Amino acid sequence: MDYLQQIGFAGLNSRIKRLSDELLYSTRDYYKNADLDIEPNWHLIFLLLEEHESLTITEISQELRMSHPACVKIIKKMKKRDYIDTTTDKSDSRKQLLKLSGKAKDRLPLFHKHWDACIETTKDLIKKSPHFLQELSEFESLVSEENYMNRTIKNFDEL
Amino acid sequence: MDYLQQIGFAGLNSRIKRLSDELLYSTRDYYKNADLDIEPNWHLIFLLLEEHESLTITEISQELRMSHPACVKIIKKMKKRDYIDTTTDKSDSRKQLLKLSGKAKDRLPLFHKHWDACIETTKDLIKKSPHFLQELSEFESLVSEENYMNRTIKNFDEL
DNA sequence: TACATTTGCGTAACCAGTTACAAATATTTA
DNA sequence: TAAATATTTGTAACTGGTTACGCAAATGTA
Repeated sequence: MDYLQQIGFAGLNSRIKRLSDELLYSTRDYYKNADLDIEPNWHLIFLLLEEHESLTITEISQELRMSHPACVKIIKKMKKRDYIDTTTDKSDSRKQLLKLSGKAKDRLPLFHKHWDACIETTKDLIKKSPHFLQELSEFESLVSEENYMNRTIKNFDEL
Repeated sequence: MDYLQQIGFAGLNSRIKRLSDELLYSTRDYYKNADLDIEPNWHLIFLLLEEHESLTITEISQELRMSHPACVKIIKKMKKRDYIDTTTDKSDSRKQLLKLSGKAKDRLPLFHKHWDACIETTKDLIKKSPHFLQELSEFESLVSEENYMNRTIKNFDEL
């Protein structure tokens, strides 16, 4: 029996962390196994750039609700592997316009086949959990309304 | 509208990661705000040592389903702050027996009050999600039966 | 008993996120 | 127009996880 499950509510955050890590590392192993030369999370940026033609770091970090330094790191790697080309915005020289490279466009059809397999896996995993997506959304929405810290401060004061 | 939610199954893993990070950082902020001198995850080890009197690194890492180097890091910090005392096992000198220090025992009642507030928060967050715990367990169980990578390899071959 | 294998734990190097700070450019305002 | 403020991007230092490796001690086996 799993200790984190045993302790009920006290273990929930750590279970979510553990699951998230497991999925991340396993996805990385999958890409390595399939010899894909990409990393987890890159697919989000590929998807955004397939939709948008060009985006800046700031726009991507807003879309993904992620800090901009995190995006900078990911983009830096993707550029190093020649999946992204950058040009400076003519009307605002601070902005770097990010676009898919030729190499990226060449490989995206293959990548999509693998991402489709990932989607199948995800579907399998929640096949018997018809409320999971809905209830996860509820969780996300509550946490973004008022963060965990502030909620807990209030709860502590009321105890 | 949140892009990760828009893209459906393709965004699920990243949503779990994002939520897990949000909870982790917010919990750390909570401890800092409450001036508690502890970090997230330590509570799992405190709970285990309240139940067990003494444990080794290996036992803890097995209980928490976490790599032993991760435990070593956490324990090292807890020792540095004098929450844990160690002695070498008399019958097996490789083993370090970990026990709660006097300081830990003194402060645990206060810590528990704060952890109770955390539990209240968690309860609030899933109050409207009656299937969440059950379906999370199902998810964990499926992933531990066969990992995400192997599932995806199979799915790719079948496509 | 001697050698091979396993176990416990520590370290190193890596990955992926965060906050805090800095520098350059744009924009707003006095 | 000049100065203050805001935005964009980048870097540094931190957290918290992983795998890979090494060493010492314990255990199994020939």
